[in-house]
Amino acid sequence: MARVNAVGDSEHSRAAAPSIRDVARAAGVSHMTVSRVLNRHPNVSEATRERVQQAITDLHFRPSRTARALAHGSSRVIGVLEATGARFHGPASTIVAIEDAARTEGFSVMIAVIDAADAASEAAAVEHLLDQGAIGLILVGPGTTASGSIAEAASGVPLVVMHAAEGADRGAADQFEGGRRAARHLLELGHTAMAHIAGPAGWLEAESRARGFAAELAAAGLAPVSVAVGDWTAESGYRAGLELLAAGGFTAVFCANDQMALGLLHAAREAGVDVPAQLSVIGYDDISEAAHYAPALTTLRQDFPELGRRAIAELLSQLGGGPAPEPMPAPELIVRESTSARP
Amino acid sequence: MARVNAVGDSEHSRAAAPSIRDVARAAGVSHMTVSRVLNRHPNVSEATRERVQQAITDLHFRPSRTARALAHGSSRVIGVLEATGARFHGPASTIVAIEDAARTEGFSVMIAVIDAADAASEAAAVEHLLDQGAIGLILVGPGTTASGSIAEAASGVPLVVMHAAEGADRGAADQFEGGRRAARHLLELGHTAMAHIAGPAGWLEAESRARGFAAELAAAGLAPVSVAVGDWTAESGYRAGLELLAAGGFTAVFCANDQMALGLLHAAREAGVDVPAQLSVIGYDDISEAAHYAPALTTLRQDFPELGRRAIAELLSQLGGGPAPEPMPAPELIVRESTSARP
DNA sequence: GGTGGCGATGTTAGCCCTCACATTCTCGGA
DNA sequence: TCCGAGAATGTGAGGGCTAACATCGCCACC
Repeated sequence: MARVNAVGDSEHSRAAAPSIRDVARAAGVSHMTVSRVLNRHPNVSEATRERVQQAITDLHFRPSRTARALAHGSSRVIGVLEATGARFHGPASTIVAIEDAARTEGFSVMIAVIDAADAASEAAAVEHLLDQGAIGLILVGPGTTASGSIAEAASGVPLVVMHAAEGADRGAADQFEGGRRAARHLLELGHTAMAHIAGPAGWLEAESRARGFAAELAAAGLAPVSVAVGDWTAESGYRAGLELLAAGGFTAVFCANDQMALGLLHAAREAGVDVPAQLSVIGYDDISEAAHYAPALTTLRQDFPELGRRAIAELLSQLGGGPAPEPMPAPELIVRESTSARP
Repeated sequence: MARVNAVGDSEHSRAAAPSIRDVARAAGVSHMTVSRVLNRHPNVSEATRERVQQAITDLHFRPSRTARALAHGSSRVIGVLEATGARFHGPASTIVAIEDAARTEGFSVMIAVIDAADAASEAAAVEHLLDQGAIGLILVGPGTTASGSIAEAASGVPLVVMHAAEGADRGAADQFEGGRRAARHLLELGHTAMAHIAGPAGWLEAESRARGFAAELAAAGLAPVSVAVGDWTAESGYRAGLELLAAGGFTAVFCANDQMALGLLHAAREAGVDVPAQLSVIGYDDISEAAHYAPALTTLRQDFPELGRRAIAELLSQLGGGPAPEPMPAPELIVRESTSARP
């Protein structure tokens, strides 16, 4: 960390920023004409426009978004609620994509971190964002609780909940289908006894994945042998794995994300269980590290950046500014080394 | 992704938000008295204060930050420049900590993503943030280039560059010392021939780590056998590892982050090189997965949340609002299974 | 030559706050 | 009893911008 600019480090000794009126004076027109040039109003003569542009350049004029927002009544700020879990790769890249797409559309992104376990923290974050004049919110994180405190706190403002859909709702990733595909893959490999390490309660995607998995098994007349609950971290996967392995009785495990799968791999190694010879493991997300785990992880790929883009599209559509996004394609199965035919 | 609130979903049919004057009218005072209550001005009688508070509650009044910013001339918005690399765990958790600390201090955080390789993108992001009225910027990402386009674009505004310090500058993580410690550990294990997988050019921390590593070796009369350059991803570590291993001539490798170390582990496995028996590997960051790699990774721990907190402290101090933060403790060596005595 | 119409430009009034400067009220001391 | 200090409250003027309406030319047309 280093200080780079001192305050008032500027070229000129920080004169008050020029306003639209300064520009007007310099260009010899009224401030309104300047405003028109700024907003590309058609009825401005070419000569005038150029003169104003020149003055703008000369004075290093930069219109104040604040004033504009005040006059205009709307801020073009989008609030992103970032669950602490968002520090994981997937959500983090989603946010990157959201910002990118938002800026392209002329919006700004303000973030607020929420502790997904704490309704008060959620409400406070929403309040904070709304205080800033956010015109819409995107929640990256647990979706179940969103129907509760967040949606309530955000009443009156469009709210898009990501990672939380089911049945291909408006361009969302279909987590349910992802769970089914995991099961199908394992089924096709001949497994009949499978365990599941689920994501934490409260996360809609955790629940959808688990239900999709169970549904596909049910269709084959089966059910998960046992289900452990983790908190998305490798550590929790490791612990859940140790427990599961101690009990035994299955030949394959579906983990609700790649990190937990990594933890399970670790637990298996420690328990002397060979993956995939004795145990098949399948993850979810296809984070970029998954291909380098030992063994390389079979998983379901989610396109996080695309998810981010669609979140913005969805929000803009709600705001009345564009078409609703297409449904997302279902997560894609990436087969690597961690799954094999039933021993 | 799901739409949760429709526009105008609110309880009351979205009447224009009440203003300070509406509150004033309801409380039977002047708008200025309301303002004073809002700003905790001492000279307001208890009775009046309560009356106003009541009106505020009744009307669901929420002061407009926009108007306040305009009148006040300053926005309390902090801009965070997020390099695309920030989608990795470390930087992502730093940002989470930044937001948390900022909000506690009454600031808001606006983000803009930069493509670290592209000066134009950097300048655009800075412009964007400045347009929003950001009063200070924090750069999470490559620091070398910051002295260039970013610092230039941000002239006149305090800029804190994170992850970029050396010699314990103002509460920064000392990356140079981290590199030295990695070398020292390997040296103590008896290694004399070591390679390095560095982070990409342009990232100050990549350079600092590499130089710290080389400096410590130099003090022992040694030099790195070979240096490969990655881009922080596991994939790049894997490729660099393959190359390095093909050439050979070393018994230990220092990787500039944990992901690249994971890639190297993968490459070693493929090449039939046993870690740590034949090759010691040390990473950097201690991301939460590192303990679960195969083998568990020896690494240098960085306290990312603390880094985020100090970034805010540093910025506020530059803004004139607080004491400069203490220097960060040096990264801590975490010894796990991936390093052992020289074969 | 008068006039309607339209393009180019200007004027005024806010948006919702805060600041600087009144004004009013209250109370203690000479 | 009256004055002044200081607390409590109010008034007016912006801050930088946009929206709505007003004005001014100018040209075409009869």
